[in-house]
Amino acid sequence: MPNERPFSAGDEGEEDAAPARPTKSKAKRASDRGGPDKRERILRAAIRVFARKGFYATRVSEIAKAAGVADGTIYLYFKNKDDVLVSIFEDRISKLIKVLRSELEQGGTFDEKFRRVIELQLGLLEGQRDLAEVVTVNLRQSSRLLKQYATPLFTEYLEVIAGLVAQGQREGVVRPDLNPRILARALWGALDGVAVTWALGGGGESGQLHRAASQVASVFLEGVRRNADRA
Amino acid sequence: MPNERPFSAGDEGEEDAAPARPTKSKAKRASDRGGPDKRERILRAAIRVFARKGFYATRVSEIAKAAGVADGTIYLYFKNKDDVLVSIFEDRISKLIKVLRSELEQGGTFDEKFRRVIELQLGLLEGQRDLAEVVTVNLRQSSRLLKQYATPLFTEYLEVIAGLVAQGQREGVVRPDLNPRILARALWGALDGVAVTWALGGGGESGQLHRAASQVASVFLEGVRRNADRA
Amino acid sequence: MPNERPFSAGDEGEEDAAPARPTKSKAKRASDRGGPDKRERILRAAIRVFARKGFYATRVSEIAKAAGVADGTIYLYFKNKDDVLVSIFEDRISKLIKVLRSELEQGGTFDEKFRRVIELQLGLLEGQRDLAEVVTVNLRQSSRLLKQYATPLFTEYLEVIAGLVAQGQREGVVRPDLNPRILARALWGALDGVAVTWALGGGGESGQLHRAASQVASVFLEGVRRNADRA
Amino acid sequence: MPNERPFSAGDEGEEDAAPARPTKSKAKRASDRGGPDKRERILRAAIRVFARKGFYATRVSEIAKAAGVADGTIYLYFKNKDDVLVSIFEDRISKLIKVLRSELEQGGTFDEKFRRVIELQLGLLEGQRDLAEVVTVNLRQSSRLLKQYATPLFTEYLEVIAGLVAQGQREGVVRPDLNPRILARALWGALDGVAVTWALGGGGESGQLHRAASQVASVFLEGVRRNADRA
DNA sequence: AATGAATGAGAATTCATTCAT
DNA sequence: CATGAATGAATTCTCATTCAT
Repeated sequence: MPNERPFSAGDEGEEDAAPARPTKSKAKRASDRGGPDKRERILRAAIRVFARKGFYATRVSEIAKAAGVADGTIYLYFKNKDDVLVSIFEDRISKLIKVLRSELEQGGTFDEKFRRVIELQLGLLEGQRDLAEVVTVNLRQSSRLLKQYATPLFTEYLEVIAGLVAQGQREGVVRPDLNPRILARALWGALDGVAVTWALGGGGESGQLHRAASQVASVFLEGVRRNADRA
Repeated sequence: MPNERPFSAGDEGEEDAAPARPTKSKAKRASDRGGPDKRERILRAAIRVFARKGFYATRVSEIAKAAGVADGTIYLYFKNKDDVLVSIFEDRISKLIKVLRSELEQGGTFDEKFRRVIELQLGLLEGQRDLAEVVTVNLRQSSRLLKQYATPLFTEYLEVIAGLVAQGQREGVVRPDLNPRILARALWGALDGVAVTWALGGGGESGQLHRAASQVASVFLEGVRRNADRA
Repeated sequence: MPNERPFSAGDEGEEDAAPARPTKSKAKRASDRGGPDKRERILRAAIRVFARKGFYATRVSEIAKAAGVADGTIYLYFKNKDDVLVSIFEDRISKLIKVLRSELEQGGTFDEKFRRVIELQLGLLEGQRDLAEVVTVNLRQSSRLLKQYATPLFTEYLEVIAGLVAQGQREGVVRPDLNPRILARALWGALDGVAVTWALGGGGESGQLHRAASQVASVFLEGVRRNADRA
Repeated sequence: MPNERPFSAGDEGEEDAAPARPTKSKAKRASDRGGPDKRERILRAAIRVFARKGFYATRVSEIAKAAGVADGTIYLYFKNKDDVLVSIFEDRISKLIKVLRSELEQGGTFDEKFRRVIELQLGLLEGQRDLAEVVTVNLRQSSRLLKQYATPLFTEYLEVIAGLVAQGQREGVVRPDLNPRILARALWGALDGVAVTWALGGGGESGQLHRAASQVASVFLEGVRRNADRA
C-alpha cells in the first residue's frame, strides 16, 4: 500500500502547495533552489511556533523570525495572522481528506478500512507533534475561525468517516442502530483526546500513540460490530 | 437514580465557593439581598460571555457589564482575566469529580456505572450550553492555562473513569487487554467531540445530546465487554 | 539650652499593632488615653511608609493599614493623599522654624548661633531617618506640591538663616560681599546633601551625621568669616 | 579654557549614544535626514516634559507628542517610562563625569580646579533649566530609581570631587582635618540647592546663577583653605 | 519582492476616592 | 465617626499591520 504519511511537515514534496500571491514572473519552480518556497516556510514556522506558544500568544514577529523573513513579508503571503492559522488547517486537513478518500476507494474489509482511517488520522500526527498540537488545540482558540473556516472542512472529514460507517451498515457488518455521524464524531473525539494527551504529555515515543490507537480501534470495532448475540 | 444534573449554574449549593476578599464576616447567605454573591455573579456572566465570544475576544469590561458590576470589581474577586477562566473550570469540574466519585460508590453493575458516568458528564453540559462551550472550547485557548491548571484536575477526572474500567477488569467483565487510562481518555474525547459538535451546532434540543450519549455508551460498552466469542 | 530634638516622630512606642477598631463614641480627647489621636497616627504611619516606598509608590490603603484604620478614615482627616504629604511637611517644618526662631533669640556669638542652626536642622533628622527621607526626598516628588505649599514654608525657613547671616554682616563678623539668601540656600543644600546621603546609605550611626555636620559647619564658618587677611 | 558647556542638548557629538533597536546598520550620521535621531529626540522631549510636569505626572503620550513620534515608538528605544528617566540621567551625568575628569587632568592651581568643577556642574545647568530640574528634582521621585541607577553614577561623580580635595590636602593647600567625601557631598548639595532655587524660581537670568555659584565657590574655598592662622 | 521602523488603536489593570451601612 | 466594598477614570504598554525605502 502506498501513501505512508502523506503529511510530513518537512519533506520536499510540497510543491503542490500553490504559492498564493508571490511567484511573480520568474518561473520559480520549487526545485529552483532546492528549498521550499517562502509561503511554505512561513507555514512551517507558524506550525512550530503556534504549537509551542498557542495562537494568541504567538507574535507575528515570532513567526517571521522563525521563518527567517521580515515581519512585513508575512503579509505578502497571508492576509493576516488569522489567515495563517486557517491556511495551516486548510493545507493540511484538505490533504488528509484527499488521501482518506483515495484510500477508502481501494477496497478491503470494513475492519481494514476502519483501521486505516485511524492510522491515517494519527499518521497525520505521529512524528508531527507540532502540527498535531496546532490542529487539535490551537484551532479551537478562535471560535470565529472554527465556525467560519474549520467547520466545513471538518464536516467534510467527518462525512468521509460517516460514509464508511454507513457503508458498513449497508453491508450488514455494522449495527444498524447507530447514527453514522455521531459515530464519526465520537471517533474523531476519541482519537483527538488520545492525541492531545499524547502531545501535551510531551509527545514521547511514537509507539505509545500507535498502541493507543490500536486499542481505540479495537474498542470501536467491537462496539460497532453487528454480531449474532445481539441480532 | 438520584440527583440529576448536579451542576446547574444557579442552584443554592454554592456556599463552598469561598469568596476571595470581600465578604464581610457576617453570615451573608446567598439570598441576603436577593442576588447571588458577587463572585458567583461574575463567574456566571463570564461563562455567558466567554461562550459567545471566546476567551481572548472577551473584554474584561464586557464581563463586568454582563455581571452588572464595575470593571474594577472583577479584580476584587479574581487575580486577573486568566483567573476567571481557571476558576470556572475549577469550580465546575471539581464539582463534577466530587459527584462522580460519590455516584460510583453507590454500587451497581459495571454497565450501570459506565452509563452513569456518561450521563453525568453530559449532564454537566446539557442545558448549559455556555458552560459546555467554555469547558470544551475556551479552556484550550491558553495552553499555559491548560497545562498549568487544567491538567491536574483533568487527570483526576480521568483517573476516576480509569478506576471504573480497572474495577471492571478485576471483576472480569472488561477486556483485560485494554489500558484503562487510554480508555478513559478516549471516552472523554468521544463525549467531548459529541458535545462540542452539539454546542457549536447551536445546542439544539437536549434530547439529541442524550441520544448521542446513549449511542456512544453503547458502542463503548460493547467494545470493552469481555465475551465468550473472543476469549 | 533646651531643644533636644523637638520633633520626635514616634516616641510613643510605635508598636504598629493595630489598635482594634478605634474608640467609637467615647469622648476622645487627645489626652484621653495619653496616646496620639487618629490624625497623628495616620501622619506617623504615612511618614514611615512614604520613607520606605516613596510618595507615589505608596498606596493610601498601605497608609491606612500601617495606621490601623480603614481606608476611608484617612479621608476624614485629610483632603486627599497629597494633603497627607503636605501635612507632614507643615507639621514638622513649622515646628522647626518656631524652635529655630526662639533659639536665635537667646543670644550668643555668631559662631554659636550658626552651629546651633545646623544642629537643629540635623536634629530634625537624626534618629528620625523616616522623616528625614520624607522631607528631603519625597517632598520633591511633586513639583506642584513643592511650589504651592512647601516653598512658602521653606522660604520662611531660609529667611531665618539669611537673617542670621545678615546680622553677622551688620556685626562685622561676616564677609559683606555675600548674599545672605544665597548663603542660606547653599547651607540648606549642603546639609540636605549630607543628610540624604546618610539617609539613603542606610542611616547608620548617628554620630557620623554629627561629625559630618560639624565639618560642614566648620567650612562654612571659615568661609564666611571676615578676617584681616582679606579686608 | 576649552570647551565651554559640553552638554548642550543638541550638539552633534552624540554618536556615542547607541540607539537601542532601530538604527539600520548603514552608517546613519545624525544629519542623515536633517534631524537628530529618534532616541535623542525622545530624550530631549522627555527632559522638557518631565521638567514641566514632573516624572509621575507626565504621560508617556505627552512625551511622544512632544517628540513628534507615536506612543509606541517610545518603546522601540526605551524599555519603559522609567528607562527614559534613567537614560536621561545616564546620558547626561556620565558625560559630565567624563568632561570633569579630563578638565582636572589639565593642571592648574587647586583654586582654579575647584572653581572649574563648580562651573562645570552649573554649566551643565545654565541655559538648560529643564535638564537641571529633571536631574535635581525628578530623579528623586523614585527612590527605587535613585538607589538602583543613580547612586553608582552619582557616587562616581562625588569621587571625582573628593579626589580633587584629597589632592589639595596632599599638596598642603587644603585643611587636613576635612573628610574629602563629606566635602564633596556638601558641595554638591550646596550647588544643587542653589540651582534648584534658581530653577524653581523661574530660571531667570543666567548671570544670577553665575553670581551665586561664584559666592558658593568663594565660601568653600575660604572654608577649606589651610592658612597660617590656623596651623 | 522584501524589509523592518513606525504606527496607534486597544486592553488589562490599578488605585484614589466615595458612600451606604 | 468608622468602615471597606465598590467604583470607573485613567494610564502604560503591546503588537498587528502598514508603507516608504
